[in-house]
Amino acid sequence: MQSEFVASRSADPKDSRDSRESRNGSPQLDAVSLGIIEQLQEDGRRPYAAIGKAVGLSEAAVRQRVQKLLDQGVMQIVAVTDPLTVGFRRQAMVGINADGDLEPVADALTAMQEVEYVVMTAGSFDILAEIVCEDDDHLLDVINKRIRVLPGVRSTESFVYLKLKKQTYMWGTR
Amino acid sequence: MQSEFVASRSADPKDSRDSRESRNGSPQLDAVSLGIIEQLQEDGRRPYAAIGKAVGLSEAAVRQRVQKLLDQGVMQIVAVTDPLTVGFRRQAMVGINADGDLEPVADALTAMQEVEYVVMTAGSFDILAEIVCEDDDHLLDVINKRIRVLPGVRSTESFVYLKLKKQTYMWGTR
DNA sequence: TTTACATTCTGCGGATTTCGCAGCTATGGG
DNA sequence: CCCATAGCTGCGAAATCCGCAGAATGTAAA
Repeated sequence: MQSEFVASRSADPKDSRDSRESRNGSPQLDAVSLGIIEQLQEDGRRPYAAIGKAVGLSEAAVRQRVQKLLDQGVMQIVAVTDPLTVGFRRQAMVGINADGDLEPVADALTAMQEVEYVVMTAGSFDILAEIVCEDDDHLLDVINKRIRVLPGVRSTESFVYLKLKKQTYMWGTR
Repeated sequence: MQSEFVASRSADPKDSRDSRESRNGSPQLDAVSLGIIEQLQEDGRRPYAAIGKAVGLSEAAVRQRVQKLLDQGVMQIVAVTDPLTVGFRRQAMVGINADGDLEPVADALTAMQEVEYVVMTAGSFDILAEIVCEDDDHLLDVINKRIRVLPGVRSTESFVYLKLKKQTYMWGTR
């Protein structure tokens, strides 16, 4: 339950006077930290010394920066897998429309373990949620018995995945 | 350009007689490998010895299994970041409808660096693509000048992200 | 300018981890 | 039965990680 990770972190008051920050509360990253992230996006286990050589820093400095990036929640180093290989054969994106405040709906979705991804959007859906399930029955159950019954939910539309073509984790590498 | 990673790998003929395989060509994972993945989902840099202790294997055996999982493409160990923090302020999911064969369209999307995620779906969209951009201009440019002009593309519908609520990488941890 | 303080970097040992390899065991053909 | 393969263990050498002390650097107040 630890590697759950949300883009807009709530600005923690006690570190809000920390470093340079942009107006949304996110710490500003310099070119060196960006370089470190880039290295770790290629290989999450790359040794600190090798990273240091690439970005022009000592091993210890890289280590400190990486630790800080992890502590701040800017970056995570994790294993990512192919869901199909790990036994989840049905995935779907679900578009949701709801009445009133969307936060409770989004929070309820977030609490479901089958839901990998929740985002509030502008457009003809209020919320998009990605669901990873073991089989059709499981998927049907989640959509009909758990999502469509949430208070406020007016309608849903499902897009069952037929073939995943691309999935990268290369932000910042451009 | 290396940590791009596609769920349904094309069955490479030369390793198709490898190990146990399910009918979609994916190697079957036993409980021990699942346990290793789970450990690395919590912390991608966890030492092999610690993982071994958790799953009941020697350090060397864990190392061999991890290497194999990486080689097979079942798993990747990478840094994942919050796009907002790294300077990408506009994200959107784009639903696409197209005529004829969808593969060329999906391939063209896959080739774009702004596109993080491409999936072919059943439902009222043929393809869903997630786009990560620096600003509104950039986003507009990608959608209008690069996606909507692709041969075969009939229509698109965009869902601009307002707030990302959840994003996990915990497949297999349930 | 000077002083005080906080941040970040470097260098360096000691502890830990990784790495490569040889040997052992179990399984499945031929 | 014998051979080949896959997977595990143990172990020593090399590399890496880790904590810490001291040196730069930057900032803010006096």
